[in-house]
Amino acid sequence: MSALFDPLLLDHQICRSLYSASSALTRAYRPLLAPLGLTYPQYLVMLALWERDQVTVGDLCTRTRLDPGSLTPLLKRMASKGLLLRARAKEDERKRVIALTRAGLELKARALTIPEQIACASGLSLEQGLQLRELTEQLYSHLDTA
Amino acid sequence: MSALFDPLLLDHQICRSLYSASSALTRAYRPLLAPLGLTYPQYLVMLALWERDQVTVGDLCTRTRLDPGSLTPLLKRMASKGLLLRARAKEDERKRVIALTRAGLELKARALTIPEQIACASGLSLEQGLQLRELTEQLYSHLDTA
DNA sequence: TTATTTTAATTTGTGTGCAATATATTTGTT
DNA sequence: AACAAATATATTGCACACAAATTAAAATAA
Repeated sequence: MSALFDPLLLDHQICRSLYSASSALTRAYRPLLAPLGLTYPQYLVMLALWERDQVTVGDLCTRTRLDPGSLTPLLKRMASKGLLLRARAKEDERKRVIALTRAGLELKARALTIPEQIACASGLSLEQGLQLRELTEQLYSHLDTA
Repeated sequence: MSALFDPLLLDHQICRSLYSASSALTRAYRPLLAPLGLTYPQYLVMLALWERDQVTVGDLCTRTRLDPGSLTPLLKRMASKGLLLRARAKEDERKRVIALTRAGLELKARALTIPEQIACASGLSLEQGLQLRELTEQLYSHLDTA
């Protein structure tokens, strides 16, 4: 079989490109998030909570696209750092209500410059960034609904 | 600040799109790889070895883009499954030479149809796939060299 | 009301990811 | 040759990813 069309050739795999790019981007966030005491998935949770808090674990799963099994211990760690509170919902004791503390809220100010720093470090033009977002959104939604 | 330009808005984050798309793609591989007894990173290693084996751990790191700290235990698991051997290099005792076993070699035949199945499940056109690969390659190489 | 099913979150176990540290071997220096 | 730097892996510790099993509460059915 010609190497040009070998379906198993590593250099042809979108998966490796996507996987390594995603890992590299997470790695790029690390030094920016470390001063805030956040990991990258924790940053996603904070982004969600800065938009809207007093929400359930399930809502955070949906909006961050993180796994419930990962989210529970992650939220516990963030609560122990004093960033948020995990209370039971009064109207439905199965649910938890996640609420930011003052410290969690105030952390937002220190995160404001991160997106621009990442955009710069990415080396992508604005147009390329939008294109990449559209393609990955399409891929995600197609795989997620199937 | 207008929500349209809020840099911290989740829906504007390329990182979340990339992260969730990459996770979803890995998840899509899982049911295809499970019958072969492989995880996704292990599959990347097998792709590399099917192309060229009798190589060092460092070579596998480079080609799969996986971390050396992840690769060592991963290779041990694959060796214990009988897919490969981890011998010391005679000319340089620091290095290990990773070689496929017959079973590892023969597994390739059962993996041949995976790329097409993934391509189909992705919902991306050929052109979109190429575009996505180019963008993620650019992102990876830019972040990796910096 | 009691029993069944569904839902929300948690727990468990295995496999990573990765920074930091350690170990052993080789190469380069004095 | 003895010693210092560099190299190739391996180890450690913590954080995640995720399928599967579990728990507890709420909704629904009998």
